[in-house]
Amino acid sequence: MVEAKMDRRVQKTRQALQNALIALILEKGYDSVMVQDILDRANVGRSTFYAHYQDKEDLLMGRFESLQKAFEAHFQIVIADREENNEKGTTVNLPLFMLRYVENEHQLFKALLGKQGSGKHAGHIQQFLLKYTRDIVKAYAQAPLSPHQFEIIAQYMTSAFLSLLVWWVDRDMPCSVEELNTFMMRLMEPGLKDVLEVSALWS
Amino acid sequence: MVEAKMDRRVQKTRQALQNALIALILEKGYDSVMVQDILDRANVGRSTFYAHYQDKEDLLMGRFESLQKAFEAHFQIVIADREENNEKGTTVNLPLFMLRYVENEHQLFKALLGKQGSGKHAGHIQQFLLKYTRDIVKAYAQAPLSPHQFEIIAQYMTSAFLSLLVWWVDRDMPCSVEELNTFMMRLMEPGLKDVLEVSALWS
DNA sequence: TTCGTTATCGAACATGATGTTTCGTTTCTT
DNA sequence: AAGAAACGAAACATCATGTTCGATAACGAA
Repeated sequence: MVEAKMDRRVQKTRQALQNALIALILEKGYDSVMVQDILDRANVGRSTFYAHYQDKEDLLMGRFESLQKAFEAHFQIVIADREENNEKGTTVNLPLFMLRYVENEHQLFKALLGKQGSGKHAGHIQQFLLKYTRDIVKAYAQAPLSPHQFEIIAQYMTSAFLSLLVWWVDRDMPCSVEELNTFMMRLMEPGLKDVLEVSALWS
Repeated sequence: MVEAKMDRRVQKTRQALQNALIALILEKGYDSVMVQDILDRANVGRSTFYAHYQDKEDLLMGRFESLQKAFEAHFQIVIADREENNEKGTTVNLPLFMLRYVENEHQLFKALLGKQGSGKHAGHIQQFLLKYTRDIVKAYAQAPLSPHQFEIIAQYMTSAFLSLLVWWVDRDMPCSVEELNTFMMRLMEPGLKDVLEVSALWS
């Protein structure tokens, strides 16, 4: 831990600021949230804010970056699992895992990705996911794919999944994780199996 | 025509402003384009700009709104065609039509939807498309669908299509319209046919 | 071509949000 | 209890936005 010793105050301040920002985003939308709003809501002074963060974006992203680690770790498990049990399918259902994960932090993800979000952050997250989706396609594909086809598949998987996830979170999860996952798989699996020439995807 | 009599100057000014904005978006990204940049590029005075448009967004959207008409007209044709030749498939391939359309105006769409775009506009366009996708699902579906399933399908179709379109435009169309359309259909058609219980979608 | 009309320019101005600085005060740590 | 670190509040500089206004130039109709 780099930040082992930390004044109780800074953690309290950071927490208050992050919570205030997320709440305000959900209320009035990212673009409408002024720094002053965050300060008032969190009862934090102006100079204190800028002592901790560069700007609004820095504040929001700091919250998100800690979550990236968890995703990365799980991605690695899936990839390794696939490479060992080649073509036999995997024991880990990645989309389902991600849906559950998002459900736990739905407020944050709604603020980041939902209608009230900034669009810039949504794009950032999509790029983040895309990077790992490419690895998955690479690990799974049995068919020879042209560079274009490869990229199209990765783009398609990422954004189709992400858009349904956003729809789901933005409406405060109107159906169960399993229901969403099952239907999503019904939509996407046949085409992917055909194109990748695999028999199982996330059994 | 409402705008029959128009001073030559206004049309020239508007054209210059729109072109300047699109060029600048592609160069430095929507958020980085200041009003002053547009003014300098288009050789237009500050007061003149605000005499024509409320702000940057107004300028960009004005350019887009004229295109909406064309889409709407074509959507109606597809829907009507489907309702007449029920289940026999249609003579009009809507995705292909849209891809061709975008190809013609690729600069505008790249500025609106691409990496350099604003995200806000991309969301706006997605909502616009979603509205019509719902009608298509409604017209095509043979299977009984729960409200959630219906919405999921519409969301999925819209964003999967749109994201591939954005990928394609943002990279200056690295493959032909037909190639993209064919591969996209290979990915999406099987799942959609299954869920909607139809035998043909856009044959 | 002329004349009234209308668009444009440019400069000045008001506004509002951002980010910085300073200093006195509070609250941690030891 | 004492030194160190964080905090709040207010003042300040900066920058982009959007408005106002009078002078100039281009337009359309007669």
